[in-house]
Amino acid sequence: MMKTQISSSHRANLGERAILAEAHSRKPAAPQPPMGAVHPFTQDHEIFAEGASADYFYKVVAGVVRTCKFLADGRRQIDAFHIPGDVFGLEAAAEYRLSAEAVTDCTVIAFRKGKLNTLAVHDGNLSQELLNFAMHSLIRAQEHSLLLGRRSAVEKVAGFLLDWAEKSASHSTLSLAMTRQDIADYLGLTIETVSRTLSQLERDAVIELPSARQIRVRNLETLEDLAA
Amino acid sequence: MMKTQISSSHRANLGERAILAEAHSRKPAAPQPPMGAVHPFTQDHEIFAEGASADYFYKVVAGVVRTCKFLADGRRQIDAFHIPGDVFGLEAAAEYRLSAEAVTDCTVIAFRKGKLNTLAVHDGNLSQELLNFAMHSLIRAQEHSLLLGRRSAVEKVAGFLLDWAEKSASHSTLSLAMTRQDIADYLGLTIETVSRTLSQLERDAVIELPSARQIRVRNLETLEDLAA
DNA sequence: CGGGATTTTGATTCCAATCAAGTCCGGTGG
DNA sequence: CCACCGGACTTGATTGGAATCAAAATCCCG
Repeated sequence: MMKTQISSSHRANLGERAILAEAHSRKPAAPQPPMGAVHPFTQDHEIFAEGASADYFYKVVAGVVRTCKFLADGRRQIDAFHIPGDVFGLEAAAEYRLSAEAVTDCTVIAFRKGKLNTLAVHDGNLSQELLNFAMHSLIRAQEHSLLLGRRSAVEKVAGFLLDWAEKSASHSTLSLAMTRQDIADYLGLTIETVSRTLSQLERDAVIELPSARQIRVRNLETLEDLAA
Repeated sequence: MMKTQISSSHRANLGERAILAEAHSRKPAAPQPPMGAVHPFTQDHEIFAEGASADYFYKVVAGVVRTCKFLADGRRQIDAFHIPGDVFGLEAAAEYRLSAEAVTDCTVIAFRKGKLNTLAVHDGNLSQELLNFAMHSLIRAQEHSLLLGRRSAVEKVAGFLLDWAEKSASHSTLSLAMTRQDIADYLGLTIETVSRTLSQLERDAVIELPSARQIRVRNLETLEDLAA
């Protein structure tokens, strides 16, 4: 079902380091000790597995990561797509409750969790930062629930496109990092329904599909109406 | 669609007070300043509305609360049911993104959010506690997504029953606080489908329905299998 | 009891899943 | 360069499960 391409994980521990906030805010190098190491992952490579010991959490530097769960019967449920700046794998428990995989070739920073709990008590800012990440993950998860709860396929797909458009550099032309199967597993639909829905949206002149992974939004207003 | 029964809100501000953790942990009265006031709400009464200024967050003392969103076309999506001990309404933004309503008559403690941010920086334990609440909400939201993503009605209903059984005093006999409509809006199904599915489960001797709101789990293992 | 809301049950329709071919595209080797 | 291969995607035909429409039964509360 999922090509797993275990190509030599390239775990080039570059010795390169960064503090938690460094990757995307413009702060000058802070006085905190270095806490993270940069790791590259190739497409479809597993970053961590559900049930593994959750020793690290991660921040995306480049590329796209998916967190997901595999059901007994082989179905896969994608919880979220993470883009640069996003934090994932921050768990309350000792073990990951989801797997994480590279949707594209990507680079992430790994942060050791071990001393976080005790550390955070003494460092208000760090604690604050963690709370922020947790809150944003929460908002994301709630919005995902909302999307899944929507009953029709068009509403789900339109909602997904709008979400993704917001995250894209150009809001009108978006290039999808993920396959139709990824989208289907994220929306709780089948690959055929996703494809059909996109085709229908194109026929209705709401979007344009120059190639499978390139989508141009042609009528944003209609798309928003369809997302209900 | 929703009987709103605005019966005299009884906002008896008792002057009674408690710190954040007090309601359910057995700590001795802590030295922190009093931060919350107890508020009772009657069934179906609104606790806060989506879009309102998020000045407080809440902890359930007694009863059940639902947080939900109303869609343009009148559909309602329930995000979560909150039982005693649960925290809700803790938002990153200045405004609530969901409404909160009393499923049953209930009592909640309101905590002023205003100074939390600054306060938390100086109080590691408080900060830690908030992080924990956020993480638990996150887990809950992710599991809800999983439930919604599961495709069949039986899987959703079985999953819901198992969740609720865990929260109930007796794991085998659960009394539902919410209506079929609430369950349907939580699972992204219609009220008829929820009812039919429960009836079918009873016919299959998986559960027993002494009354509409009373459910006895007769075959836990089968129920778990059905939840896939 | 009585009456309204809630829940269940029944008949039918419709949307998305499934089953089944195709098409398109990027990469590889002849 | 082109033929071919395999994976990703699209499209078509059919089925199946949940929504919808409609009505009966039950519960609860005064």
